[in-house]
Amino acid sequence: MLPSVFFKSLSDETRLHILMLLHAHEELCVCDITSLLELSQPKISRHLAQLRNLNILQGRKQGRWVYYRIHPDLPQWVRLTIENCAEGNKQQFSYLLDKPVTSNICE
Amino acid sequence: MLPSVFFKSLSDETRLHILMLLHAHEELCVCDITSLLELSQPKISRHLAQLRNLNILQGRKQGRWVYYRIHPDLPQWVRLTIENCAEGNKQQFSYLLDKPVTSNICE
DNA sequence: ACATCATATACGCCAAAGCATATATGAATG
DNA sequence: CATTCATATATGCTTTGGCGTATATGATGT
Repeated sequence: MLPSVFFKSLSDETRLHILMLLHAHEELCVCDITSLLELSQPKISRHLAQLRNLNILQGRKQGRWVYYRIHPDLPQWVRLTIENCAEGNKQQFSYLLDKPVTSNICE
Repeated sequence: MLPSVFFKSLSDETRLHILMLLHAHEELCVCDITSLLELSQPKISRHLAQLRNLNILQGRKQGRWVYYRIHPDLPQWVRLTIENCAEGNKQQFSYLLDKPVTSNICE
């Protein structure tokens, strides 16, 4: 994982928020993320695809749903960066992370 | 310092290399950086200006030279991110960081 | 089989960002 | 004060990247 490429992934607000959500919630399906971030489905889907192609996220298909999580095999410095960003910006992200996962359709 | 903005700074190879150099060398002038990275002077100067405008770097003018260092007042999570990236990618950056600072003109 | 739902992709557009080249600024030096 | 040296900025160009809209895919349920 080239550092500059990884950092570029974090440089977009949508992707960063997706990562912060998955850092807090372990696993979420696309419709969860879409409703938590209040963004359009294609937009979320495109960013998820980018992160998946870089092996930053892992997708698991189950019926109609696809569940995403942070890829378990990420190098440690990458995991630390995500953790560190989440910890250092709790306040900034709280409005996102405190939301309940409303779309219980998926669970 | 908005996380996405900071990460965007690290998403460009030139800027990332500048930061890795300054993480290793404390303080360098523009001509040092230019010769270490073997890139054009305007290119280096533009990226330095970006990093300076975001208060990621601090510049100190001394005679004809301008010395740059990582800004001493960065939030801790930002410093940790830089440190963490440097530590986690030593090998990747060694070809840069092992170079002697040849342009002793500046010292 | 058909309709529906969750997700993914294609397309065309627009804005952001990087680059090379040329030029400006401002300090030191003769 | 004219020149040189270190650095900064302006200009025009090209590439990259994000977006909305429309459409495809593929599973589920009727």
